[in-house]
Amino acid sequence: MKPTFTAREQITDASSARERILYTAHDLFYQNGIKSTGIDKIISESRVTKTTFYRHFSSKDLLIDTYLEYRHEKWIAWFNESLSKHGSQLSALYPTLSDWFQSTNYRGCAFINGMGELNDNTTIINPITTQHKEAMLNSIKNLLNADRAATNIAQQIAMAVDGAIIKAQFDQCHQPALNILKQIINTLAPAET
Amino acid sequence: MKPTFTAREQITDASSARERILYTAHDLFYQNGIKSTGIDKIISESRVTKTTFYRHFSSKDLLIDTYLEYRHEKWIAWFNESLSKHGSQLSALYPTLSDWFQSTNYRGCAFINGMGELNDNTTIINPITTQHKEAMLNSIKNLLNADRAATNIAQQIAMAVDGAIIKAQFDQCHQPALNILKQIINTLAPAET
DNA sequence: GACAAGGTAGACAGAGCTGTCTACAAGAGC
DNA sequence: GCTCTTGTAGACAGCTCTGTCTACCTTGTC
Repeated sequence: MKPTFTAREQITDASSARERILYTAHDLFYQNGIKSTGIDKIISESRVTKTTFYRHFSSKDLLIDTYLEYRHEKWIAWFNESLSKHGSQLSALYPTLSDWFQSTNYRGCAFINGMGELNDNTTIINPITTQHKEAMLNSIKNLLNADRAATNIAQQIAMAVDGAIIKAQFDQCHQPALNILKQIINTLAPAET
Repeated sequence: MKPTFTAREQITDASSARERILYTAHDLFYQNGIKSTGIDKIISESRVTKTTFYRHFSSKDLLIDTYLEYRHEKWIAWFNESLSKHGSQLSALYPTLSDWFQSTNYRGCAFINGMGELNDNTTIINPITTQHKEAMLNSIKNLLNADRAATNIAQQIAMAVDGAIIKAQFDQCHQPALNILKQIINTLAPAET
């Protein structure tokens, strides 16, 4: 299952203006950065007028927040679904992350990237990043046998996964990051793999 | 040793205009993001005129590149010095990272953040990030006993360190990231700690 | 049939951005 | 003594950005 992380693929003739705006913003924000993406570009690429845009999103900050919430839900849903499809064992992490790292225009974690460029209090970037990483940790925890150490091991694995997300991003190549991650997890949780 | 990651502390009356510009840009770029920091703010805060600024840096992109190179050299020099002061063993990582994570206005890795917001070919962000992470890996490798597995283990530890850098950033707290990192490293390299 | 919701079309304001320009001054090195 | 470097001071051009405004249209619902 190749993940479709380009939201614009979902746009059809029946899509509302609000959907076209949000999906277009998602792709542009993720791909080029939030600060680098102007409202005018989103407006023209989503084929709405300025009036329509501001009717749905009263400010760019509101659009950013909506984008982050949408991205969070979409990503976690895909992550859980993919882990489940691959057997809901720890080993399901590798094909899942491999698919993501190889997806078109992969550019790392939207929330890590967002935290890097936004350092003001105008958006929800910090709370939603915490929420996102907690959800990811929880998904990983569910792959482990529930014993007293599971939370601890899951935290370690989640931290290593974040390292791998970053490495796949600057390597622009999925294989080294995945290989090193496998070695880490094989050592941290040898019984589970 | 508290690291002084605010470059402006170095500015004295004897500092040249170029130094004042670079150190001011360093602090503002790291703290508020590169895109969010305008030339005018750097100019006014470094107490030079626009003419002087453009005499030294013919464009903002050139200043960004200079900032990234300066940051890379400064950070790696500090990292190696701190590891050495703490005994050049793997355990030297913890006090070193602890100092960094607790430093004033800690906001993660300047290169990870930069990659998140810059996705164009106008700067050296991608090559210098690779270079930076290779240098960090090399410093970590030097802490290990040189046997055939050292490179491999060092890669795993470096990936976990990147995860910890990110976690300390969004937790806005150094302790959980450090504790989990310790657990990972204790498992990956039990003989060395 | 009235009305609300959602849409088109585009001018405009006001701010911020990068980068250029002219004119002048002080000190160091050849 | 002349020239080069480094600096001050600030106006200005030209662009992009977010957000507002007026005027008009279509469609579904009560």
